[in-house]
Amino acid sequence: MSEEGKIRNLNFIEEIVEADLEAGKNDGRLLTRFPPEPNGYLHIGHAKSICLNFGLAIKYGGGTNLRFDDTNPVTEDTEYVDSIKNDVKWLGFEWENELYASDYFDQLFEFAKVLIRKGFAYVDDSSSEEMATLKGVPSMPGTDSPYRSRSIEENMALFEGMANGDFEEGTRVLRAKADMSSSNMLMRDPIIYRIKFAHHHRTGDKWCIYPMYDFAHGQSDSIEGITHSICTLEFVSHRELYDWFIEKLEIFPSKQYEFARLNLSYTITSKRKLLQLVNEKYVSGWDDPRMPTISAFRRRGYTPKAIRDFCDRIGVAKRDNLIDVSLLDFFVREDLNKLATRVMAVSDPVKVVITNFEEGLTETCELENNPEDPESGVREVPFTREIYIEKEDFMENPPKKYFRLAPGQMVRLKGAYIIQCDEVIKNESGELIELRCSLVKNSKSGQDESGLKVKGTIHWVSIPHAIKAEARIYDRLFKVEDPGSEEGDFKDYINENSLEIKELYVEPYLANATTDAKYQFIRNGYYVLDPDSRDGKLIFNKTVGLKDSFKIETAK
RNA sequence: UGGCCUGUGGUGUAAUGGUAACACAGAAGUUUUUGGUACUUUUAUUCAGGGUUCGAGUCCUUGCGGGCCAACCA
Repeated sequence: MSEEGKIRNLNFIEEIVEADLEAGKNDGRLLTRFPPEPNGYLHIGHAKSICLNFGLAIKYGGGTNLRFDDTNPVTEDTEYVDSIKNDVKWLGFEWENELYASDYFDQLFEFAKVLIRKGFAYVDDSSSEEMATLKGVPSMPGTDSPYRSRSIEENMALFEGMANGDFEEGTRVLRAKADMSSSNMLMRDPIIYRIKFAHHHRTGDKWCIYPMYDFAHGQSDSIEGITHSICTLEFVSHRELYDWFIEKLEIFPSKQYEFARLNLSYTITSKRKLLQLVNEKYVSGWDDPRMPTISAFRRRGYTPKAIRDFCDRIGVAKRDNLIDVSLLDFFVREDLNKLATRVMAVSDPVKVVITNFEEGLTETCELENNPEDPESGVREVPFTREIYIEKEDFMENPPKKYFRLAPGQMVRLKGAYIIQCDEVIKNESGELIELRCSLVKNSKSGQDESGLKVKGTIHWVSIPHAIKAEARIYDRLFKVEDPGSEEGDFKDYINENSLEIKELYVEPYLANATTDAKYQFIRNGYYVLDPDSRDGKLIFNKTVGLKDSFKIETAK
């Protein structure tokens, strides 16, 4: 947008940032962070957060750290770290620093001891059940743990013991001594360290105690000097604790702000549930093109720009939302329309014989690679006596506004001739097996002197030149709009017809298809070569269909 | 029903006391060698009541609806 006329269209976080910058807070510094836990692949919901955090830094001249929130070794893995880095880069963002909460384990351990020394933390020997009971319910104050009044010396000794591996898992925890009567359950002496004899993907077996989220996240933010720590709405009630630790520790005051997470219709964005789909083989993996993960979108042919534009458009606010997937489709089509090479592929073929075209002859037609891109040039497509067209491009008894082929009716073969259907050949059981057509002699594209105007243009491939390929066509993974909030198991709502495999006849140009090229199969949709393709076997993923405003008056 | 967050077309987001707008989706049309693209037109909106004000989507108040919080997950 060139006109700075009305600048006021900011989301609420941008307003906060601008106000802070204007007030000279943090010496005019802006530092955000994207803090994934490496326990799964990034999905479209993360994309929103990535675009927000990195986008803010780009817009206001700050930076963004990529920080892995790896405080729970039992669920985390380097496989996820690698995929996350790859996905963030692919989306087009560069981080300031690659960091890990586990980098701060020593510092966090010291912070915990500071709290103990100040009388703000204690070791509790209660079981988790006992602690839950004492915490009580939000409507009534909780009860102090019997261990709450241990001496600083005893707490220190016990905590060191925990770190030394003197105690069994689950026998003791370190808790903050906050406010057992708070209406915010998180303030009722939250656990800050627990014992876990687990191997950590980065620190190995150095530790057998690990900090909880609330005692790692805010402190990491503070250590890094994060100015705006942006997270989703579920963390609103954590903010009080976030501020409490920073205050008690007297460290750099990062501030937390919360926005509403993205919900997409007909999809699920819960790492736990996505992991289930992977583990229980409902999909082929995290990058199965039906998944809402970044890696799946990439494999399916979505572009980073489409995803970024989508995230820009959906905005940032605080109310719960359920975004229509068709909005994502729109941005995918919008970008692909500019990029995709137009090619011809027939998926449900019917043979057409051009009776007045010489047998054995191959003629060359020139077709535009992309009418939206003048630079894209043309390519040669072979034309012969026998071609395939799409079965649905012929109707024996067409309704009024059917512009395709029908007995006695003419169509343009894209980039080639106008043909007329002379004869319909069927087998004994009455099935259509062949159409015999004649071409209009001087009607070839580019040198058309026929003077004829036909309403319809259809795609085709020369049978002797056609390459057989596989098309993988995807439908939404779930049958209901909001599978996450439906009764019962979300897996009951899985669409069992979300993958359809079709045979395809494609023009010879596609023999050299590559996985990063985008194609439009004319009049059908956008496709991309799948990495499963092998020499001699082309596999195409359907990214998204073309908009189709044609509807047969099925009433007939 | 303890606390916190939140209610604007079908969906999402804007309007920062002064004409409720933008995008998608829907409908209709023009152009077109993709029934694509582009372009044009069009349908449809402030949760409810009360109050403040010349004027309220916006401020106050009372309801009502939705969401979150009682993991040794993040």
